[in-house]
Amino acid sequence: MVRPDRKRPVTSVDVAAAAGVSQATVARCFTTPEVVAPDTRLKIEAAADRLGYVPNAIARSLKSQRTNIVGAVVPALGEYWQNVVTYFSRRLTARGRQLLLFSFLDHAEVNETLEAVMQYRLDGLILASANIAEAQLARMRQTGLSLVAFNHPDAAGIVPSVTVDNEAGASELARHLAGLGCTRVLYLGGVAAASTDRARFRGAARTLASTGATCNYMEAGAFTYDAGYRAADTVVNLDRLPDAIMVGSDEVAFGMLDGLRRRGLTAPADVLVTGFDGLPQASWAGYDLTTLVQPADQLAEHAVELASGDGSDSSDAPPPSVVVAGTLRRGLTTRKGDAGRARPGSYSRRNCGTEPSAGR
Amino acid sequence: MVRPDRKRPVTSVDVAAAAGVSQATVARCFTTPEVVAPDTRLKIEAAADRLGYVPNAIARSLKSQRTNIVGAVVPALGEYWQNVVTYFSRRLTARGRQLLLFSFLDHAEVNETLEAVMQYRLDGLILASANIAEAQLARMRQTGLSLVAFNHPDAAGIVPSVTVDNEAGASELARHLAGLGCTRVLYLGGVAAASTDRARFRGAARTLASTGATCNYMEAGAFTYDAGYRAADTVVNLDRLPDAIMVGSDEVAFGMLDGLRRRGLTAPADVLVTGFDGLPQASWAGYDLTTLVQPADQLAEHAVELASGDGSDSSDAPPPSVVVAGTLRRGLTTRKGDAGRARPGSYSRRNCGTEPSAGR
DNA sequence: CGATCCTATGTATACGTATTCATCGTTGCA
DNA sequence: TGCAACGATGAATACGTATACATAGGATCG
Repeated sequence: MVRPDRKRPVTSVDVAAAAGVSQATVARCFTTPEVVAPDTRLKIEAAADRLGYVPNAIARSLKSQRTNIVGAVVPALGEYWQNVVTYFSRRLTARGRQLLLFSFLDHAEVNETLEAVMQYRLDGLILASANIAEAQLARMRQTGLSLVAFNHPDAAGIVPSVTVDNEAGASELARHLAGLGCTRVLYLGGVAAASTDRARFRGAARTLASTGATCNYMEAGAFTYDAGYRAADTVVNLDRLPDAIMVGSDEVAFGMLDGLRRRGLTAPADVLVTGFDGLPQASWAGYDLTTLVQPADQLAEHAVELASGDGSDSSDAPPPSVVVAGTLRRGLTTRKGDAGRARPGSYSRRNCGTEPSAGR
Repeated sequence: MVRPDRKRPVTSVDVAAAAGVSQATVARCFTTPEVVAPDTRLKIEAAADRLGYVPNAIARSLKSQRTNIVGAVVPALGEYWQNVVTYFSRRLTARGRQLLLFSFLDHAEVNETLEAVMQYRLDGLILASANIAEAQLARMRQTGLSLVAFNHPDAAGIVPSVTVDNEAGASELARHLAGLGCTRVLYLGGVAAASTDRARFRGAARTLASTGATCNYMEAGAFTYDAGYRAADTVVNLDRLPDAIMVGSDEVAFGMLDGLRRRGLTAPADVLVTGFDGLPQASWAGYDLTTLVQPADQLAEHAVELASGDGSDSSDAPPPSVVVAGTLRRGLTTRKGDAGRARPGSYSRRNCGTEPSAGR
């Protein structure tokens, strides 16, 4: 390798000098190769290779006003979000974009850090479950940034939005339960204030009501395993156990299943249990949960497409609002037939001879 | 708000004009506020506020040759890595840095995408479990980039490295098992070629040998739940069951536990089981796994510190190699006392009256 | 009271690239 | 052969900021 002085990084000017052409031609060679003559192109590529030239994306961004970077603001905790982030990353690199990630614990951090993020002139920004002040939203859009709200139905209409069809999904789960003869259902939400939670409950309650079943609401307090685990105690102490518990998220459902088990109850023998999200762990044999699988790859793809700002930015059109349908996963936790197989008094799992579906 | 023409973003020049000062003073006001007179500062801040000025980090980076961005290259799959990413993110924003994330499925993608990432002139780059060609490593360091290998012991000595003490951790688990009277132990690794896997087996084998116990090696084939689940079949078909199974990672261990359970075996009654990593799910009541908890926050903090390149870059010193000790988590899966409580033939989980430790 | 130092600010330039405009040689066609 | 059109390249400039240097006051001290 040639020693590029080790201090001064090699620039397009250096390459130009080495190849005996002008800097402009070198630049063209890396952005629009088709307009430069084949032999000059070879000379330039050879020189660039020899010097170890790497184009400077910072300078390019400054000139072209496009960074090719898309940001994502995502809750730090929760299996669901950790899962989604990797989809974002993969989709973006497939499009030649980079992902600038910011995960937050507390909503208060968001507005603060958003200021710092804005300095980087991102092409797009995906806001996942983040409550941003509307004033700030407006300011951000003025900069030409492509905002996308991800699984945050509240924002639909204000900002382009991508979300799973929560209401229809919950409705499908409810229909599934109704078909199994459930008439008394308990809906265990995570946080009642969350718009996704409300939409899911709405879908469940509406559908169950149409079948004559009841659907009470209960709040776990958080979208976490522990919240579900604790909620199980409350459920067990009810006057009468419901036929089924619809849990608002898989992670909470896992806690519920384990909490019930600790009290000697098991699904589906004593009560049916469903989740929502379709986490990889739902397919694990230890839970084998009936749930609504979010098509995470499709959701991410749509979000990334909107955030990449490739589309015509005719700012008069109403913000597009993509809603994708999920798919039902039938797991052991609602398999009525198996309830008989388990011997009463022995809530053993060894009897469930089901293979886990390949955990992705 | 003033209408900034909606097309031309407002720059420091605009603010300077509005405040009646020069552009240089505006710049100083945002980088070294202490050198500008208090009253001029107020004037500038007022003008900036009024115009909605946001400093342009791209231009700043071009001039100052520092982007304040740190990259991370991380495997896309696996609960462990998804967990680690959020720690990176949080630590970096705490230091005023941004995280550019790239998650890969296949090692082949890495070298390809790394070229694109290099164009962004990152301040540092954290390589997690990524096999990079040494030639490329050398080229990258020449650019002044602060490289850090994360949990990739192979790289220690070549590149600054941060890793948990795999050997000592496995040794501690082994001591724990030996103390419980185990003499025939099976070590179930993920991928034998992985350096972390080898280090863990080494620690386990060494310590067990010193107590007179045997320690055979077996390979699951991948660091996944399914691999562990399938390996359980092989284990069950052994001539004689080992006293304990040391699994090389928590995720594989979860699969093993569920796989054993399907065959009517349970931990700790029939065989003891340990994991490695300390995932949040290890604390879930459904598994309650004995494992070695990696101090993810400390590891991330060290990696971030090295990657931020704050330290003196006297390139002659040997690359620092940080090794952090993990801590043992004693779970139900090695609680010998409970083995008696479970009625033989009924591998029920309802009897484990343990509270899950708060899942963080 | 003049020389000196310090503080606050203005002027000018560089960071590395993309792109517009001009230039020059070549080809095609009449 | 002459002129237009074209293809390839060079020269020049702008993107928005940080900073070295210069400068103008004011304070300090002898």
